[in-house]
Amino acid sequence: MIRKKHITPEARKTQIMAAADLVLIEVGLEKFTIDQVIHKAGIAKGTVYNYYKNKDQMLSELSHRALALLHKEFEEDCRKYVSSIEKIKAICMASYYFYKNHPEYFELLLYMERPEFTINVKESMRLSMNIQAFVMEMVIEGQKQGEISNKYSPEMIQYILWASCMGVVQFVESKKNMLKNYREINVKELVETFSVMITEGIKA
Amino acid sequence: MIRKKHITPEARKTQIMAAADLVLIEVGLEKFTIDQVIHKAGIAKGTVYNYYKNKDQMLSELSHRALALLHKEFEEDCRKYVSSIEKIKAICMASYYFYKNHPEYFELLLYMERPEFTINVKESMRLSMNIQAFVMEMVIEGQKQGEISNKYSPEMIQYILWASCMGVVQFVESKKNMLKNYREINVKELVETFSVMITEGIKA
Amino acid sequence: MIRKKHITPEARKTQIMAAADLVLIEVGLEKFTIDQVIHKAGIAKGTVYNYYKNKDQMLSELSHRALALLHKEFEEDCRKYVSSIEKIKAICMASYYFYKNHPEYFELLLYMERPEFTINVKESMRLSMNIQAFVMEMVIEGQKQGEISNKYSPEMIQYILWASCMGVVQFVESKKNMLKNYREINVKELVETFSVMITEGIKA
Amino acid sequence: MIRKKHITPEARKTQIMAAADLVLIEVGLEKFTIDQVIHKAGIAKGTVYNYYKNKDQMLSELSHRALALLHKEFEEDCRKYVSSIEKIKAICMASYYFYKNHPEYFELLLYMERPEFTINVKESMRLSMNIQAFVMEMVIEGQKQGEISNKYSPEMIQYILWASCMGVVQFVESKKNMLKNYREINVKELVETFSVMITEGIKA
DNA sequence: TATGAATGAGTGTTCATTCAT
DNA sequence: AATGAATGAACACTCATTCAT
Repeated sequence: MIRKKHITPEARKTQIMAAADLVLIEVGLEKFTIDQVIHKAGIAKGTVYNYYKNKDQMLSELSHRALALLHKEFEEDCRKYVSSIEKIKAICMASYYFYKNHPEYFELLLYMERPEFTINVKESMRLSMNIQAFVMEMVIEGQKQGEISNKYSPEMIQYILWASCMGVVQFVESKKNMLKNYREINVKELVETFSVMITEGIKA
Repeated sequence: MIRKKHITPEARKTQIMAAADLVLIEVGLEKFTIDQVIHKAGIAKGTVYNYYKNKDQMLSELSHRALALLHKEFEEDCRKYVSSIEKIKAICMASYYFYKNHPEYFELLLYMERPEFTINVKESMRLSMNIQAFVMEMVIEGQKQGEISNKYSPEMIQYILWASCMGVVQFVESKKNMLKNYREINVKELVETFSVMITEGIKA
Repeated sequence: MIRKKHITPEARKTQIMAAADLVLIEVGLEKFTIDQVIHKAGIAKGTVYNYYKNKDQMLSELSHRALALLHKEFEEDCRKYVSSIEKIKAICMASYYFYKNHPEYFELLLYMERPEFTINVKESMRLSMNIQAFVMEMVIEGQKQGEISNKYSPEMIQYILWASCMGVVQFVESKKNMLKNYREINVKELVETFSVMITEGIKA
Repeated sequence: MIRKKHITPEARKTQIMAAADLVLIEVGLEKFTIDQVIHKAGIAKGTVYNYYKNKDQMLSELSHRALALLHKEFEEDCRKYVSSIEKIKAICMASYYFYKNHPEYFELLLYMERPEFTINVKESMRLSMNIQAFVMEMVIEGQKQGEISNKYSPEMIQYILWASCMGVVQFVESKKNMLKNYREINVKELVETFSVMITEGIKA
């Protein structure tokens, strides 16, 4: 038995998270196992349970990475535009690319919503709120500048935007295989058209 | 060994489907097991395999029920309106109620899209196409009558409508628990607002 | 339910045997199932159990066909030669071809030797004895004509001949795959050489 | 849950092998199950799978024991003789005793030849080759000393010897029950006679 | 703290056999 | 006699979790 050097708990958690991340990306949530994580991290099974109560606890913390990444990509893509309407379209497209590049993170976020998922979601909520706050500010700015209609509350708008973007992207992506077979629809074009429609709907 | 009465194969399949339905509702797709189905139906394990080749085959047939039901509800709700725009709003709301009442069906439809899911999806595709054809006719009618903009193809519109409705509803619903905790948003109102926005976006 | 015409028990058994034979040939003993037999015969499951106590009973009767066929092939091949020694070589080769053409019959005969195989083997024994009697007569004839040594009893010779032919053929055949990989040995040539050796060993 | 003491992996594997051995002896290959092995070893199911990838892997390793044991017995019995012919007869008898004492090992070796058996057979081949090399050296020695005919290649001879010994022994043994009932033949005597015949056939 | 062997409930699937019709 | 739906004991294999070392 080769006993690993003691490292700080923080470093150990980071190490485990990194391994878990790789496993999730490589095999997806369905086939995500602790065994694969410890193999990837090069640590023992028991060690994982010194840092995470159970598998779900681990997945919960993993989801924070997903939310943080989404937020980051939203911000980066919005920075390229001045007009609020254009920024909102950018968010729609960013959602599309995010799901396309990290489908497993979507799975993870959905999994965590299940009622039997008992892990507390405080941190997840905080991160979600950050994203929502980011979009909401954008909407408020748009309303101030007269680009976006005042007839809906900014909160309502931001929520619909986020939800519909995420939703349509996920739904479209999941139907991609089926689509291929009987209708030639370009998925990217579809999401773009969606972003035009939804922004038309909220224009002042 | 207490031997069950012979009932017609149709009745037995219905019985099994009903049990599977209940199990899906109660525990979700992730924890859906044959054992739970037979326990619920009060039949032997082998009996299930006399009617379904395997678990996936069973889930596949269950999904047909879901699609058929969705179609039926779309039609019933649209019949109440004359204007195409109103009919489209009705579809958004119908999607919302459907997901609210049968959240497990959404999971199921998603699960069946997975590449690992090898069961023949012909019937699923047929049913999906029926729904799409139904919505597309509505859009074409709306364009003829000048209610809906001609700048998008009817096919694109119907697809976006379907996808965004399904998508937003699913996403909203899945976030409901989280929403409850930090923002008082009425989900129904949210979907209604979404339906207004999206129809504003396609108006002529 | 389409009720089959009643036919004579003999005809029904013949029908079942023919189907069982086909199944054994097509899928081998390992995957031989009652389901496949009734599918092939176009009859109901219960019907089989009206004629055979259980699966083993059915296989037992099936083995009689195998023994009869082997006997027939021995006789046909020996008829081509006059010399006893040549006839014995012919039997060795016939054993080889029989196993090559009907490996599943060998499996069956072996399976029936297992201690847990409880079916009575009277008929099998009768058929085996017929084959042995056939070979023994050949040996006696050879001894009379001075071709075969008198120092072994005809019974012993015939038994060794039968056993070693069957045995070597089976063993050689089973090792064929492994042989292919590391030594280029022609199986037919090997059996021929064996037949030469063993007949050399019993020559007068 | 009573947790077993940690023992060395080697000891655990030995323990499992011993249990598997017993099970194979008691019930034969056909009815050999993991459940019986764990019951015999008094360990949990999962433990087996910590040491063997699957059932076939386990059987494969078990077969290595069989081949090693056979080799050992060949060597021990040959050491008692000087003449090559006598050594070859010793091998025939050793094969007989081996099968008599370990009939299940024969089944096992045959099972592993099946095309369905996908486990890597490198080690089995290595062990088989060791045995063949051992016999071949004996034949070459006999040819050098003029005891064994030069008209057959040593390779052919060794292969026929091995195959016919194994084959006849297996066939004879499997027919033993049947023999008992209708002909009083002493099996050991039969194998001895076979060994005389086959060596007569290869004498110079 | 780190280890990793041990655990065992569970999962989908098979198929010989039974027996109500 | 014929049917075929129903049965359930087996079976191989998985993997999150535990705990002695």
